Amino acid sequence: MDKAVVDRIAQFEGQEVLLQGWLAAKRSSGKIHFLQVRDGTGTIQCVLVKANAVEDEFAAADRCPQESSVEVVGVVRKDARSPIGFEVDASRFRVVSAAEPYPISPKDHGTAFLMEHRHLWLRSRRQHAILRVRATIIRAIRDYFDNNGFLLVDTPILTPAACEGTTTLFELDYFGEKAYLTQSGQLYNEATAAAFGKVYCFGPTFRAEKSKTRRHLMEFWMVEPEMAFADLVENMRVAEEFLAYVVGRVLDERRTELAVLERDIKPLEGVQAPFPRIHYRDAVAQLRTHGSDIPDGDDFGGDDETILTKLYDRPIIVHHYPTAVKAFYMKRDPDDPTHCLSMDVLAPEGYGEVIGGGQREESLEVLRAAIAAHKLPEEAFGWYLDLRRFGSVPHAGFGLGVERTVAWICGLPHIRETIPFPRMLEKITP
RNA sequence: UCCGGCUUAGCUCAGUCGGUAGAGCAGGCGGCUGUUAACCGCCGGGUCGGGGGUUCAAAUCCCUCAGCCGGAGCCA
Repeated sequence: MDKAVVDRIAQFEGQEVLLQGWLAAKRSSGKIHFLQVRDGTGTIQCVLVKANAVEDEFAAADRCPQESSVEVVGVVRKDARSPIGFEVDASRFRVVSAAEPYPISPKDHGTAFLMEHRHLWLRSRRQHAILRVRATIIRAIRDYFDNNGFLLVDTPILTPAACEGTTTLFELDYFGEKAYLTQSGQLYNEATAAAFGKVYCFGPTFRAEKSKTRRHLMEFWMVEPEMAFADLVENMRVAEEFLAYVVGRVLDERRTELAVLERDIKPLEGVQAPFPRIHYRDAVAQLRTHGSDIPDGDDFGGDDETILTKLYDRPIIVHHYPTAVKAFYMKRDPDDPTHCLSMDVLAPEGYGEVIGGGQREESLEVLRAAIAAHKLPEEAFGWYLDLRRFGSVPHAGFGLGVERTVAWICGLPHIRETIPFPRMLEKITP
């Protein structure tokens, strides 16, 4: 007898199969049990009729608590009444392990309760949909770079110093020396780009910011491409092509999941390159005509991003941010050093910044001055400055936050559901 | 870190003017051969977040601490 899986149930039509999973829910009419069995790939209704069942097994099914692990033997049958088009006419039923009373019922629960039971919450339909979309986004990210001449060259997670010195780091003891969890692969990417031309790194990053918002995690995944012989314009071109590709892949492969999430896909279908490109100064001017009181030379607040993105039907690229609000390695605009060759991609519908990047400073002298101006210790950047001594070239890159991208594409109100076990401000359990 | 709000049964919540605790769901028992958050009947279930205060009397008013939720700043 074959083992069947729910997401490929059609190929088992008419066959007797073994189904292994968990009892997600059940209903009964006395002599007929309707058992909703979730096997990880999906949920299917197994119909156990008393007249056709082993007596003990029918009684066991009646008593079986929610989320018990079970095995069902039965014949796969097409059924128009089923949401997935198929049911199993069960003949055998076995409880592998009976569950204790399950805390997550089919009814309403509050956020705090669900977060405390995140390890169980992951079993629910909505979480399945989100994490499947996440998996597709990650696969699409890898496919885009792998298929466009980028080499995956991963950067370290344990680092000796701040990449940017602008945000708080998680500090740890490295055999008696201070080390930090990485906040970006950026600086190492510049080294690998000088070795391989076009590279990307992809992994978790850590920021010990005391940020408590719907858009922040302490631990999040970031993909960061870096390109030698590339300028700001090329960087923007790659960013928009890349992002449009990722959204397109989700639309191609995850319609069912987006429907579960009740995501309006119209705005996603509009995510086509090119994206509107707006100089920072023009963005500020637009904001002011729409009620923002943003001062000159300031970075955007969350409200500003929302106001700005709602003026467009697709993601927008804001470029040439003020030099003062960006990291030391950003190349200054040769025509206006108060602004730099940076760019952010802001997602529509109020989701805001999902990509940040820019062209890097390639001049040794300018970079050393920038390190000094940011009051960073030059000795910590010795190897990084070497990159400007041995064949420096114009180069550019960006970073995309995976969880923000998942939240946007899924249409979620909060980033906490976009990763299996979110690390939030002062919350690390489960 | 700052500003709001919340905390009552396993869960989601109600609880009037301060007078000693309620519903739905979940759980248990019984019924039902097509249920889709099934339905019907019965039952068990409470340190009202902790501590302190006011009062004859506090879930209710006051103080304080904690936890959580939302927002700001910072950022992807």
